[in-house]
Amino acid sequence: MLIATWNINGIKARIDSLCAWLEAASPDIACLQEIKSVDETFPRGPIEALGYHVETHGQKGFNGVALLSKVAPASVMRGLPGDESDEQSRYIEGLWEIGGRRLRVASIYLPNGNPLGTEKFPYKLGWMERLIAHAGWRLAEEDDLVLAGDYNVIPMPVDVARPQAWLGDALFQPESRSAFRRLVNLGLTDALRATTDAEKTYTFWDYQAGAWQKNDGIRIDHLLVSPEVQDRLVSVGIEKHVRGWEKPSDHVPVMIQLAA
DNA sequence: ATGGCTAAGGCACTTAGA
Repeated sequence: MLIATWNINGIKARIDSLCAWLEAASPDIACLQEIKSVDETFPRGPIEALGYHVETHGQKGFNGVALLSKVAPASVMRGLPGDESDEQSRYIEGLWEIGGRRLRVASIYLPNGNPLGTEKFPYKLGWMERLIAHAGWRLAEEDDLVLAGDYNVIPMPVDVARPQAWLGDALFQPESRSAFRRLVNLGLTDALRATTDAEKTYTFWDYQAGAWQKNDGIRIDHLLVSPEVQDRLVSVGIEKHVRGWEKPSDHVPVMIQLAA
């Protein structure tokens, strides 16, 4: 079983690339972020034509998440619990019943939090607290659990090409990294770091200043898995070649393979 | 101090991203 996450930075600008990648990589479940589309105008047709079920949680202009899957989910939850006043579309979670197992997969678009000194940074940290609380409840259920998405957190200095350039950025603040660590420490595993300690392993390269050409990247797209899933973890791949395609997203897909 | 590019909304530019 293959489960992937990809911040596609606009579904309408990326629909052809998405379909090409789906055909090539053939994930069983794909989590998308930054679809930048409302549900009504999400281009589901070409995706469904490839045999995928589509669940979206969009909003106008920015944000927005989606779940694509070869098997339809038994149920879907939209929005992260804990704040009824939060209107940003950043969380969608599906439950699949496959081969007698219950598998829950979330597509997460964690707030960026920049610039520091505005309300955006406390919004990010508050959102992370809500995610930690929700993940705790989900872990207690002891189903297979995958929390995948654009976390907008650089976990460690090894996860950034030029750490000094990010010291004043919300993605690399001690508070952001601490909250991410507390989430992992609930009992989750960062799938990539469970399989490699390789350096210069990134998932995002800025459009500007030749960041891609210089491999001046950061690792902010993560798949956090429960113990039940970690036991079946076979491999993790960063689909780096996709960044070299025409009109790329600034993020690339990350995909895990699970046994059986 | 300084975001060099890109997407979306909507038709000139602004907002947002990271």
